Amino acid sequence: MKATIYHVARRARVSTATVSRFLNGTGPVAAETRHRIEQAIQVLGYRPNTVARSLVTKATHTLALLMPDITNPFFPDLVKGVQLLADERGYTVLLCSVAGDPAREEEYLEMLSAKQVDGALLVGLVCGRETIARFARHGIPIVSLDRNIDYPPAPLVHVNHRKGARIATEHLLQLGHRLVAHVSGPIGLRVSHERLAGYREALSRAGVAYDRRLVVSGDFTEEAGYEGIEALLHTATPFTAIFAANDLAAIGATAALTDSGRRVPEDVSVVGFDDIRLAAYTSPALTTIRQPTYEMGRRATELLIDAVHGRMLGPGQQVVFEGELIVRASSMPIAAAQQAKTV
Amino acid sequence: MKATIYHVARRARVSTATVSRFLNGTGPVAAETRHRIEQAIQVLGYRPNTVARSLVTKATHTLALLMPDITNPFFPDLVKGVQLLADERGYTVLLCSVAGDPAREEEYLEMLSAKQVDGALLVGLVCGRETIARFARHGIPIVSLDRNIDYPPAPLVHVNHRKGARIATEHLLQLGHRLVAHVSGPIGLRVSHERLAGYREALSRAGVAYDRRLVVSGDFTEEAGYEGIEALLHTATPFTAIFAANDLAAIGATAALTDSGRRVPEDVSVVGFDDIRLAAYTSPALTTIRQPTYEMGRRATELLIDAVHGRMLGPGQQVVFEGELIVRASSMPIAAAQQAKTV
DNA sequence: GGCGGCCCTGAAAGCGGTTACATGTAAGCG
DNA sequence: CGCTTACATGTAACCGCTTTCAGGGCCGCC
Repeated sequence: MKATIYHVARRARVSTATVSRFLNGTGPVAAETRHRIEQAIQVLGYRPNTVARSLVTKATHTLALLMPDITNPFFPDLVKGVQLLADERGYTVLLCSVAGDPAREEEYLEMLSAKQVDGALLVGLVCGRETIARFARHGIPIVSLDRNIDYPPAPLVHVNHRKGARIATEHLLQLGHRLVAHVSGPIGLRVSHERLAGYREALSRAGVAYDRRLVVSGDFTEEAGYEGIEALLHTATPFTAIFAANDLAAIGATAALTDSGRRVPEDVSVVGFDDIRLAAYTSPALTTIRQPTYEMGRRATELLIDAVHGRMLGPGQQVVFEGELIVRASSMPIAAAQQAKTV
Repeated sequence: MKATIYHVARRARVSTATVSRFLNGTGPVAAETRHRIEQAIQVLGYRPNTVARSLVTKATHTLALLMPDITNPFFPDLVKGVQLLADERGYTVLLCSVAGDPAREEEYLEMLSAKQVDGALLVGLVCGRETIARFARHGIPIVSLDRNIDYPPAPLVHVNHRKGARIATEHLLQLGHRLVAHVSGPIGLRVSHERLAGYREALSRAGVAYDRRLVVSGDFTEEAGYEGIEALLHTATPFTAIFAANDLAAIGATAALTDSGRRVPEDVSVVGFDDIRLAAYTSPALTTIRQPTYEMGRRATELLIDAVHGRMLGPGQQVVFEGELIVRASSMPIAAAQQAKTV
C-alpha cells in the first residue's frame, strides 16, 4: 500500500493541509511540526503523487517534444538540449516521433491536450495550419522549431537556412567550382526551400546560371543522396561540386561518387549541412554548415518554459541562429585538369 | 474555459456516470442517449482529462525510457522501436537521458515513481542494484536492456555481446590477421566486458596469444577510438586489424589510421559493432556486427507492456538477440607485403 | 396480474492532493 | 487589561473523472 499524504498527516498528528504546506513551502509551519512531518515522510517512504497534484494545480511539469524522426542524426543533439534544460527546470519530456506524417501529428496533438502537457515543442511539423490553430486553442503554449507558425503567433527558433546554404555554396564557388549540383530536401518543406533558395542566391550573386538539371531532390536521407547523385551521374550532366541540403545526403552522395570511381574531393567537392556528430569522422571529413543544434534545443525549451509561466517576448518573437561554415577535407579547389574533363 | 465531463453531461441531459460509460464503453448506453452525448462532445470540443482519469484508474499509459545518452547513434533506432510500439498500444513515452551518471539515474527513478509511470525501460543503467531494488519496491514493472537486474528479477533484453564479438574477431582471424587490436568500451560496464571476453575467446580458440598491449580502452565515442588508436600507433606495437567495441569507436579508429597515413583496409582492417545507420556509408563502408536495435526496442516495450498488464513470462525471462556479421569494405585479407612490415 | 430480469440511468463516494477560510493562541500595544 | 495582529493549524470544498450501488421502466412468463 502506497503512503498518501493522509497517512503522513496522521502519523505526524497534523492535518493534510499542514503537510501540504510543508511540502510546498506555502504557508508557515512550526519547527517542531516540521520535524514530525519529516520523520513521518521518512518512515513511510512517502512521495507525493504528482498526478493528484496536477489535477488541482493544472500543471504537469511535462513538455511534449514532437519531431519527425529521431533516427535522423540531426535530432538527437537537439533532444539532448531540450532534455537537459527541461531537467534543470524541473520539467520532464514526452517524446513523440511523428514520422513526418500529418495524420500522426494531428493525433498526437490531440492526445497532448488530453494529457495536459504544460507546453509543446514542435519541430519541423508538416501538418496544416488549422491543425495547429485548433491545438493552440486548448491554451497550451507552443514553441516552434524550423516551422513558422503564424496563427496564433508562436515563438520560433531556427537557423538562417538560406544564409547558411548561401555560405556553403559560396565556399564552393570561391574554390573555383562553377558546376555545383544540389541535393535538395523534400520539396514542400520550408527548410528545403530555404536551402535551395540560398544555393540559388549564391549562384546568382556569382553570376553563375542556375541549371535545374543540377538539382536532384532528396528527402534528407543517405539513400536519397546516393540515388540522386547516381542518377545525376547517369545523365552525364557535368558537375565538379555538390552542395547537399544536409549531411546525410552529403554522405550518401559521397558514397555514390566513390562507388562510381570518383574521388572526393579530388574529382568532386562535397559540402553538407548540419554538422552532425559523425561529419568530422567520415572520410574525407565533411565540409559542412554547423547548426548549433544542442543550443537551439536549449533555447527553444527555455522559451517554452517562459511561455508556460506567462513570460513571453513580444508576439512574433524569433530566435535565429546563424550557420557556421566548417571547412574539412571534402572540399578543395577545382583542379586545372578537372576543369578540362569536368567529371 | 475547458469543457469537463460535467458540462457534457449537462448538455446531453444525462449524468456524468453515463457519459463516462459511453466514453469507456463500460456499461450499456441507449442509442438515443449515445447520440445526444456525441452531439454534446462535438459541440463542446470535449476531451477527457487524462490526469483526472489516471488519478482514479491508477494508470497513466505512460512508459519511461531511461538511457545513457541519446546522442550515441546506437540509441535513436532503439528509441524509435520503443516509441512505435508504445504508440500502437496506446502508450506514450517519457524520455530520460541519464548521461551514464548514477546520481541522475537515481533521481530520475525517484521522480518516475512520483510521476506514476506505468512501467520503465531501463537501458544500460550503471547505478547500484539497491537503487533499482528500491525503485522496484514501488511496484512499477521494469524491463532491462543490456543490464542484468537480478533482484527483483526483471525481464531482460539484450544481444549476445560475447558471441557477436567473437564472430567479429573470428572474421578478422579468418582473413589471416594475427595481430588484432581491440578498442574496448568503458571498463566496468558489462557490455564492454562481454565484448572483450568474446574477443579473447576468439583469439584463444584460434590459438593466438592475447596481448594486453593491443587492447586500448575507450568509452564508446569516436574521440576515444581516435585517441586510443593514435596512442597505440605511438607505442609502435604492431597490429594489422582492429576490432572496436562499437561503430563509433571504429570510425574514430579509422580516422586515426587515415590521419597517420595508413589506409583502411589495405594496411589495417577495421570491424565495429552495432551497425549504426551510417556504418554503410562511411568510406570505407564499415564491417560490423549488426544489432537488431529497432527490433530490440519493440520487443522490450512489448514485454514491458505485458508486465504492466500482469502478463509475465517466468521469472528470469530473457530475450536474447544474436548479432549478425555484416561484411563491408573495411576488412580484407591480410596482404603478403603487409605481413612483412606489420604496419 | 404479479414477478423476476434485463436495460438503462443517476446519486454519490472516492482517487490524492491543494487551498480558501475559519479558528485558536500568544505576543504587542496604548 | 482589552484589543489588534501575526502565526500556526485545522476543516472542508474542490480538481475531473470512474465506479459501486441502487433504482425505475418494461418485457416475458407463469
